[in-house]
Amino acid sequence: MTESHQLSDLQLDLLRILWDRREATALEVHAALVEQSRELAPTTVSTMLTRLEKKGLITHRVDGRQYIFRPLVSEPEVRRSMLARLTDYFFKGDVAALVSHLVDKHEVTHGDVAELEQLLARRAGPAEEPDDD
Amino acid sequence: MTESHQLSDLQLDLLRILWDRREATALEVHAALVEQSRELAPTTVSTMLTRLEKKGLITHRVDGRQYIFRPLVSEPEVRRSMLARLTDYFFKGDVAALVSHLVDKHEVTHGDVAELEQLLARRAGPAEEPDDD
DNA sequence: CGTGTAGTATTACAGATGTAGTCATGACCG
DNA sequence: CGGTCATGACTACATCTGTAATACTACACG
Repeated sequence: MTESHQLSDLQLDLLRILWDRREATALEVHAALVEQSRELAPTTVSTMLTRLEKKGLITHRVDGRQYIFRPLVSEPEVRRSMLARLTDYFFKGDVAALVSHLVDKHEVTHGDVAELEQLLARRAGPAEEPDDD
Repeated sequence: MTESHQLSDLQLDLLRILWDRREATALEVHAALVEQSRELAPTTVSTMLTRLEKKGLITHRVDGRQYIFRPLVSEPEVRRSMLARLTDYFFKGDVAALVSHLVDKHEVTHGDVAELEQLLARRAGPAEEPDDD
């Protein structure tokens, strides 16, 4: 596994909706998009869902007239592989460098820093054994 | 600024080569790609460079017969915007959550953790003021 | 001065993506 | 029982990407 998962924004939006509700019909997905002020024709959503399915990222079951779509990839899985791409690419897999970048360049608040310190403290000893999602 | 910068692998590869050497001819870029065992026809590289230029990511000056390409975007800039996309997307901008994810799920070594702690210690006080690249 | 060659520009094409209209079909209402 | 509506399937089309062949142009050398 751990495929490449190079996904576009729209594809991620669709997936996210499915992740949020675990499953949904095309129309429900469309409605959710509209709520996010992402105005698309319902048919467009159907098309995208079909394509996502062809790519093996989601699947569906039939319920009467409707197709109920369900993700086949988990959010952590996608998140991870997308992040891995970037870390590999920009930081040669060096997570510390990545975080360093974030801390230096992004809006890392005091709260973030505190949180991170706690996090690291908890994690100080172990690590090394990446337990897969 | 801070455009979207949703770049493909090949595009990033090309950019990286230009970042590394600050400027290069199409053939030099091609040679560099070949070294990375990324076998592409020289014309393909030219095409991609032209397209990158059309998108405003690089430019070129003429030197005799040759075009010498030069990036118009910096690596940190691209890195940042690509990372921002992911953090926004998967962590709603919550950097701590991102790092948490990394620590939990990736191969974060003891060395990394130590490094991060130092980093955070140095950064403990200030932050809040993201100094742009 | 003409021609070969180097190197860029143009053109091509398949696949993915974003977008959406139209078609087909089954369901439900009257 | 027939028509309208809901819903997915099919088709369409522009743009981008990856890939590359071919065309064009201009300098260099003979």
